[in-house]
Amino acid sequence: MAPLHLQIDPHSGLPVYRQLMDQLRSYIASGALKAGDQLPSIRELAKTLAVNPSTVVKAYGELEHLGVIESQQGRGAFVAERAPRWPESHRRDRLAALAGQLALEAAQMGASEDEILDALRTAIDRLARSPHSNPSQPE
Amino acid sequence: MAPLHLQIDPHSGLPVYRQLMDQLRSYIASGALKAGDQLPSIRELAKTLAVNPSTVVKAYGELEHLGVIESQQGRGAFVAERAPRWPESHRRDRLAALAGQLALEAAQMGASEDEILDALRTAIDRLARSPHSNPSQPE
Amino acid sequence: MAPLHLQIDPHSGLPVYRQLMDQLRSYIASGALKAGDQLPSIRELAKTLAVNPSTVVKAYGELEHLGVIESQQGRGAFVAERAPRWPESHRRDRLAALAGQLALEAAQMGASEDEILDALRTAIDRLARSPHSNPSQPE
Amino acid sequence: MAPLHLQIDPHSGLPVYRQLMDQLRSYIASGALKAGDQLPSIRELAKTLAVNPSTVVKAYGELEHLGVIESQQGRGAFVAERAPRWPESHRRDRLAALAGQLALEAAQMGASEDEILDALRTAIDRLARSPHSNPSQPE
DNA sequence: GTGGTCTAGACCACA
DNA sequence: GTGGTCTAGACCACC
Repeated sequence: MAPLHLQIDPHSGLPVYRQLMDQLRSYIASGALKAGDQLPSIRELAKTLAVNPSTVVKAYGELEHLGVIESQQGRGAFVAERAPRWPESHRRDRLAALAGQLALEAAQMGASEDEILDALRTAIDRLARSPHSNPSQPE
Repeated sequence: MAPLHLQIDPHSGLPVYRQLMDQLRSYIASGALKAGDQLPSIRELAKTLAVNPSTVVKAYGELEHLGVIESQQGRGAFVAERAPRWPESHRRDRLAALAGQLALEAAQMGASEDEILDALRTAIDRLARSPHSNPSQPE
Repeated sequence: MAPLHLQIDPHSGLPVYRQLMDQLRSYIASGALKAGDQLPSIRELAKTLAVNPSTVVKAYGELEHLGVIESQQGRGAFVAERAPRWPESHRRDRLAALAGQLALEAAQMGASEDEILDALRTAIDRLARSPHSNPSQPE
Repeated sequence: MAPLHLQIDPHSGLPVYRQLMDQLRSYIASGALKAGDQLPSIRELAKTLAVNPSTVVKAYGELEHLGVIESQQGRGAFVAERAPRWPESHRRDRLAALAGQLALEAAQMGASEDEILDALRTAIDRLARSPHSNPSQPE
């Protein structure tokens, strides 16, 4: 298992458990963590990140609800074998919602369409390569 | 002043004040609300939307903090004369953060790069035409 | 809002948050709690049940994940407007699993088919009438 | 001794020792395993199922506690001669509890009374015929 | 007032 | 060792 360079920023305003979720999902999305891989134990992760174990428990629990990971009593937590199959409609809605949010803020900032699209292409590229960045500040 | 077809959805999970902010910013970004235009009064808006007046106060306050609107004691709130000049660095960061969030979720949903870019183009187009929609559900 | 005669048994072996969930779902299933009804506040419920607020938070959170209730910042928790629509396949699977568990234990106890079916009919009747019982001890 | 087609599913959410217990009880309830029959040794079972031996120890221990099997030092484990006599009251309680759980979940899924009873009849039939299935997923 | 997050601990169940 | 639950507090965000 790779070292998983996770890091949380307590001042970001985003809940810590959310930052954890985002970074782990990012690792999985990029392929750095593959189906069946074991995740760091709750206690270990809590210690290295200097957060409370309950916070990690919450992050893992939410990821399990999303179908991204699976926890097994006494064994550990693992990346789920099959990525959850979102209904096509839900996927389009969610995509449209996030894209709308991006478009709105960008327009408010006076960004051009090209500038926005470039930012997105960059983000997609970065995700495929260096999954341990922390891209989430949608709040 | 345009009729401002605002509407809030208490079930969306997004804070009400945030929905209000997003829609007003959307109107301004699209040009439907222009510099100097007067916004509805807090009491009036609270009544028509059936929300708590303090919620409107918070939304207006945040927008003023962002430099998007200006409140004048006893006269009301107005769209700011000059769109706030975001520092270039902050603008790029914010854009990258939102784009990263979109890219991450899309990747986990199994969406292709083209699919994501299409969603964004659609969102930009829609924003330019019907600014009073409510595209924001990033949570 | 009805008084909601909830009660938890710390010695039942079932997690407290699970007992809470079951009883609330039971109230909702029986119609004693209807769509849109407000649930007791987390703090209030925690006090009357003499459990930690976090435990109630967990119960409410799980119910929200199930789509049974909806929580709104600063307003409270409410019974969801639309009961979640389970996919037909999932519903059959879940029903078969629970029925199998019941059949297995009953067979082991030497219960006759009629005896088992009677128990089930009784349970269905009881559920429709007095929703504040505590039927859950599947562990 | 019959081949005992046991199989455990680490993803089911049910404790492994519980799955083992359920399947063995199922074999006994159906008559495939009769009083006095010898069970597989702990080491052998652990190896074929690829589980931790202590897990099998726990399953056998619980079954012995229930009076379903009997372990004899150095000789192995055997199906108990006399099926344990459950007190009538305990039996009714347990049956009612399981039936209540089934009724509750079914009601919330919108299943009709007939649908629930059909599921139960099917489960009873299936149990009588192919006892080595794994019907238990009450979690 | 409401729910949401987090900490610092404890004990239990499972492999 | 692992994850799961619970307590007794705290502070924040929202209405």
